[in-house]
Order: sequence, then C-alpha cells, then structure tokens
Amino acid sequence: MAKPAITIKDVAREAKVSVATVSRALNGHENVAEPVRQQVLEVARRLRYTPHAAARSLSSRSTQTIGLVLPDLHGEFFSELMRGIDGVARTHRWHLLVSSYHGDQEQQGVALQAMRGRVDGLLVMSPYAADPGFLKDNLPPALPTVLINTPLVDGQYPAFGIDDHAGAMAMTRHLLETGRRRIAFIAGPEANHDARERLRGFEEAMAGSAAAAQGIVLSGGFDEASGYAAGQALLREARLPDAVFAANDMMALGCLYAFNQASVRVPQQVALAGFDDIPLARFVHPSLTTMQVSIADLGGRATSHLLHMIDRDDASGGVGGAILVPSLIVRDSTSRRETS
Amino acid sequence: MAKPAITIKDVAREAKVSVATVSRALNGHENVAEPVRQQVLEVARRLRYTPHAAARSLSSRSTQTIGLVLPDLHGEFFSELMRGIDGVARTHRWHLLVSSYHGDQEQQGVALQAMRGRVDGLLVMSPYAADPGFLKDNLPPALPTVLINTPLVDGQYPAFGIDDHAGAMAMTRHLLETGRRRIAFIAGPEANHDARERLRGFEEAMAGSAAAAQGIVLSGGFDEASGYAAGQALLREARLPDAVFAANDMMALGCLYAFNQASVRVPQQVALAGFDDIPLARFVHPSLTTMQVSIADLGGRATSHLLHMIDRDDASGGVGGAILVPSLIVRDSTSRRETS
DNA sequence: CTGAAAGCGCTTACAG
DNA sequence: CTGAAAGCGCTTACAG
Repeated sequence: MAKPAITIKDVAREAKVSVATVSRALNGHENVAEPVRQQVLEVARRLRYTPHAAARSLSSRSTQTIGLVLPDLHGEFFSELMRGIDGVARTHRWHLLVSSYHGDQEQQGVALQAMRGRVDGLLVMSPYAADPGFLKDNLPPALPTVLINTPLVDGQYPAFGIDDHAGAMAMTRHLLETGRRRIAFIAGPEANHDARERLRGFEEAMAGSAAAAQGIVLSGGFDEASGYAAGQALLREARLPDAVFAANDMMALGCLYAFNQASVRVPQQVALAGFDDIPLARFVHPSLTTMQVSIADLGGRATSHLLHMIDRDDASGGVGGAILVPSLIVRDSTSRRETS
Repeated sequence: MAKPAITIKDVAREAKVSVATVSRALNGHENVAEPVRQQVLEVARRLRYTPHAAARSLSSRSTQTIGLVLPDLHGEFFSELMRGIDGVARTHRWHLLVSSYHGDQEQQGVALQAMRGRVDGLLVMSPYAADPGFLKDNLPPALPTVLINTPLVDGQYPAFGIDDHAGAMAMTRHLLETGRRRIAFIAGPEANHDARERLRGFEEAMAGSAAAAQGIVLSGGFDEASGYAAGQALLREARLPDAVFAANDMMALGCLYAFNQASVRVPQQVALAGFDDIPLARFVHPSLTTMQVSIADLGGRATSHLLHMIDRDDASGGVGGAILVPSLIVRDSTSRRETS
C-alpha cells in the first residue's frame, strides 16, 4: 500500500541514534537523555513520522482500541450508545473498531472472532442471543469483555443494561394512578430483549392492579410506521382505550399522528405514553410522557468499566456491571382528564 | 493481554506441516494439496485458531479495514451515513475504524495520523475544514482517501457530497410557485458547510425570482430546539410569513410544534418545508414537504469508490466522486392555500 | 506442492 | 543512558 512510508529506522538514521532510543524517546520513557530526546522529537516531526500501528500492536501486545460488536448501527438507540462510548473512549485516547451483524448470529460469531489482534477489549450487545455458550465459543480467549443490553449469561461477564421491566411497570402504574383503566400496549419486536421486558413489565403491573384494569396488547416493530398502524387499528375499534402505552417513543409518535389525523384529542380522549425519551418527545404536541433512559450513559459506563478491566488486565470480569433504572417523565400527553 | 492465545505455530505443529503451509491453506492459496488443506482446516477449527490481525497486517501490508474520520457520530445524519458505509463494507467483509473529532481541527489531525498502519483507506468528512493544506499535511502518505461532504480541496481527492445549493433553490422555487411571497428561512450553524450552501441556495432563488418576493433569515442550529425558538420568534411578529423554509427537518419539526401550540394552521396560514426527509417527516401532521437526500447512499457510494481505489492501489484518486442532487418531496405542509 | 528463511516495523529485556 | 538483538505472529518470495 504505502510506498515511501517513513519508519522508525529513518528517524534513527537521521537522528544518529538507535531505533531503540527512538522508540524510548517517542514513548516518553524516562531513560533518555534530554538533549537526545529533543533531537529525536525534532527529527520525527520534520520527517512527519507516525508509528505503524500494526507493528506497534504486534510487539507491545496492545492496540489501544476497543471493539464494538453491535446488532446494528442505525437509529436513535445506537446513535446515542455510540455517543456515550465514543465520549469516554476519546477522553482516554482509545480507538473504536465497530462491527454490526444485523441480527445474524453466525455473522456475529465471525465478527467476534475477527476482533483478535485488533482490539484490547470488547463491548458486545447481543439482544437476540439466547444460547449461553455462544459468546464463550466465539470470543477470543482472555479478551476483556463487557456486555451491553444482553440477556445475562449467568454472570460470566460484567453486564450493563436498562431495567426495562421496572420502567414499564412504573409507566403502567402512572397510567393507572391517573385514572386509566383500559390500557393498550403497543409491543416491540418479539425477538428483542428490551421489547420483551417492557411487555412483561406492562403485564405484571396490569395484573397486580387492584382496580379492574383491562390490558390490550398490539404488536409493533419499534418504528414509527408500526406505531401509526397500531393507532389506526385502535381507531377502528368500537371504543378507544383510556390510554396507549407504546413500547418506545417512535411508535408512540406514529400512534400520535394517527390520532392527530383522526382528530382524536390527546390526552383528553386518550392518554399516550412512550419509552426512551428521545429528543423529539418534548417537542411534539402534546409533549409526550415517557420513560427516560440514558443510552449514552449506558454506553459510557460500560466503556469505563471495560477500560478498567483492560487496565488491570482482568479478563475475567465476573463482578461488576449495572442495570440502570429509567425515570418517569410526565408531560402533557398523560395529563388527567380533569385538568385538560 | 491474551495469555494462552493459539498461534499459527500451534496449528502447524498439530497438523504436522510448516507454518507456511498453514498460512497458505487458511488463505485459500491454490498450491496446497487437498488432503493437506483439509487436515489444516480441521486442526485450525479444533484449536479455535483465529489469525492475529496485527501480525497479518504487518506482513501482508493490508488491514482489511477502512478508517472513518468524522466530525461527530451522533444524530440522524451520521446514523444514516454509517448505515450506508457499513452496508457496503460488510458486503465486502471490511472492518470499520471510527474516529470523531468534535469539530476540533487539531484533534482531527491527530485522528488522521493515527490511522497509519490501522487502515487501508480513509473516508473523511470535514465540513468545517477550510485550510486546503490541512489534509495533505495530516494524511498518512499514499493512503487512498475519499472525502464526504467536505468543501472541495481543488480536486486532490475524490469527493462525494450533496448538492445543498441546488436543493435549497428547488425548494425555494417550489414555495414561490405555489404562491408564497414572504418566505422565512431558518438557517443552520454558520460554520457548517451544508448549512451555508442551503442558505446560499435560498438567497439565490429569492433574488432570482421575478415576483416581488421577500426573504427573512432567522438563525438556527440544526436542532429541534432552535427551530422551535425560530417559530416562536416568527409568532411574535406583527404578521406571519407565507412560508417557512427550515434548513433541515429537525428545525422544521421544532417550528411546527411552535405553530401547533399557538394554533397556527399549517399550511392554511403558513406553509412549512424542511430539508433531509428524515423518517418522521411523513408522519407529522401535516406531513412535511422536504428535500430528500439519501445520506446512506452517499456513504455507500463513497465507500464503494474507496474500495475500488484500494483495489487498484490507487492513492492518487483525483478523478471520481459525485455530488448527489436531492429531490423535492411535496407533502401536505406546503399545499396551496386554495386546495386546503 | 512444501519448507526454511527473511522480513514487515515496532518494543523490550539484556548488557554494558 | 544507549545499542545490539530477539521476538511479536504472520506472509511470501525463493529453492527444491
């Protein structure tokens, strides 16, 4: 590829020292005479020398890069996650190698294996993985690994995630407490772990309700279009529910627009709630009640944890991790009927 | 890091052949006897051998990875861009090393230099860069590079971008043609190249209009909040404009919600248009007229081009690249007054 | 078709 | 404080 690339040898020759000294000077080791160091730095700058990363990795056994193995790169969730990860990685001057596998388990295995020799640690998100041995089989041995939003693999790896179940329960209770009885839930994709947990939280809260609450579950796919379709389906029913709880904000927005089109008033005729607190949630009309989950924070914390593991050369992990609890953000879309 | 990692030597010993043969067998070279190849593959699988990427890179002078140097990773734009890039990279089994510099030029230089030895080619987006020598100074020599949405550096590198200027002119003309005369433009960040070009297109179309058109320019920051603020500012005026053209959809949505809150009807009282065609644009009420720009396509095409350059070991580039022209998507938010 | 050997560009004990 | 040398784990001419 590179034809006339400048190597450490060129710098050594030009500075009239050995390559070992150049290496030491450039890496800030103590045992280099100050004038020599200055000389080396000056030559390196003049020659526009940049160390060859692969060579350095091979001999130092470290890459200064973190691998990300994600199901996808697209959408608000991953955008936020990347922001959080990138933030702490940049602060510590680490690089990011990303890899997506689009839900294909075999592809994921390939992606995991391909990380060997490219990264010093791994952040993996695997909401579809159920097979417990899968990670063990595909992860390069002794590579520090932290899980994000992944069904727990019996504590073998530190894991960071969102408490979707508790979040969905909290929202459902909020709807019940503000007087709603018939509540429709627009679910997310069945294969998705977050989606399942949110549904489970909804059902549990409904079942535990003293009042004669009635739940209705519609299916959805986490995108606006399916929320819109669910909204239209509800409009076709003889009677609207008291509230609609969408498993994420995008679906809630889709549903809201279906209601808007039909001139159904929110929250007067039906309350509406989402999950995620995407930036738009506060700007729609009426503003959307939702569960706030800091995805960026999730990514950032997982990254910090991973960097610590790498730091103490601790591939086992085991302990550690956290489940972040989302917080209820009440906005106009679930105001009590009385108050509107 | 890795303590008991399995190397090519282990495979060779176990398969009773030389490391050279293992290398050839695993890389699918022709000159290996079939039974030997089978034997090697079998042993490699049994030992869970994965080649060490850094070692391979160092000796083969190739990394199978593309570097991405972007101003940011966050938001709809980058999410879509990544999707397009990731799509074609994955198809060809290439890896992605990402790097963001958050508008800091020095950071960008560091990021560019750090790519040496890590990647075989670079995709760089530098909407803030004005200094023409900057890239030349910081790019590793002889590294194939393709520019995305970057003010052209006198054709030294192939460049892919969006024709923001033509797009903004097309939208402005659409508004004029549907009878609007007083048109407010909500601009994007001044430092942003896309934003500047869109403003320029608006102003040029307004100036070129035969009719007595009147333009008003408000400042914004490409986010919903600034669109909302601009909408409120317009509402405080004695008289609403005939139309509002926001430099991107997020600001248009923010503005729409300001109008909704004030019960100003769109498009009856004021038409509204955006730019980008984000997924939500068709779901808001009324649906939003906008310019469709396929960011994912932009990323995909730039990536394909880069892979071709790498393929023919063509670092010079020079020729090539494309400026994608956005297309006008007319929706309800700019319907003629008569028809509503 | 196969192996021994050189080499990729660094880092790091080991001597001095 | 400095240099010569070994070694990181591969690939690839070069012989045979």
